[in-house]
Amino acid sequence: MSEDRRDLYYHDPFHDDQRTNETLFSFFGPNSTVRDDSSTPNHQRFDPDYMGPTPFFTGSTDYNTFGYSSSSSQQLFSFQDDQKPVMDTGNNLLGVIETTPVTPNSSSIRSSSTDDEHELKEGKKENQSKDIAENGGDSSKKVVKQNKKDEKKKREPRFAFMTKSDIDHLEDGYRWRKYGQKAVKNSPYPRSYYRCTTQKCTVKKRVERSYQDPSTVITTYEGQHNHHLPATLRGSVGGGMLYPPSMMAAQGAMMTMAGGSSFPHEFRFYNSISGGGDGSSGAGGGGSIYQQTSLTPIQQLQLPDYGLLQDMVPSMTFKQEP
DNA sequence: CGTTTTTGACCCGCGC
DNA sequence: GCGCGGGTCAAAAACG
Repeated sequence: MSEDRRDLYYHDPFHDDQRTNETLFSFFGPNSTVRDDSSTPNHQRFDPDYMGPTPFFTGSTDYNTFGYSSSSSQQLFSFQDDQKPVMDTGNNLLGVIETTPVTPNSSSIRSSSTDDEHELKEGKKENQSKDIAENGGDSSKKVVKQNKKDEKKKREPRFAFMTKSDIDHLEDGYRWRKYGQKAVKNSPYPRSYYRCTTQKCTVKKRVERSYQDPSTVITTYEGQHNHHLPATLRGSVGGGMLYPPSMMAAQGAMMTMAGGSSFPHEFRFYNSISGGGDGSSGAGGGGSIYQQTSLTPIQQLQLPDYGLLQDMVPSMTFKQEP
């Protein structure tokens, strides 16, 4: 409805309506850059060298924009500095990846490195509670605040991506439990909050539909899983599923931004096409059917580190900025 | 019956 | 200080 602030940081790269499953990433981190190899047929690739031609998000100041295109699909990538990218409050990298074969269209990868001066809002409660508990409550609100600030700075890494899909909840191999839902300002669509159901895992994710393009779902992950994919996931998690390389790319970037630490995640994204229309948070062992995206599948993988990722997705070349 | 979802209440930071 | 928006909690309901 209100168009007032529609393009603050949300110049959607999708609005040339490609009715496909696109995925737009957004995460923050150092200068993780993904690079293209140019000898790839179907895999998604990122090529910073491709930049110039497609100034997609030129509106925002902090974008390092670079375009990308491949024979059958394109993606958009972006690292953002301390501005809010999509709906995320963090500083993220943003990218779009089509998850179905589409006509070569104009697409680009934009990127901008980030810093996290601007903290995110979430987790405050938990942090605060902890702080209070640790500090004995009222005794030192200032201290608490200070700690909070500190903690804020340590905000969990996040990344978001957008997917053109009718399905809200993308299956990623992990089990999530919904713990909240809120209406989003300026958007008729609510935002859902999920938490990884694995014990001791603090990863969260938010899912919402773009108000600009209802066909686009925005998913934001926060934190890093400290465990492997639940083996109980229907759909044979360990069975060698295939992943959209684009997701791998996101992971790669995440790893990079996470300070080079290894990322034990295995990222698998599927479109859940359960009868209900959502497959719903994958919990409970429901009987959803998953359909992997149409991205060129790659072998099952773990993403322990940067290098391996490259191995896994040879079609992508990752370049790490100094 | 255990787990997940729903949903109103609550908390917190921020801008005015 | 107040209101708003965003994020989380937690009890109840729903689900398998």
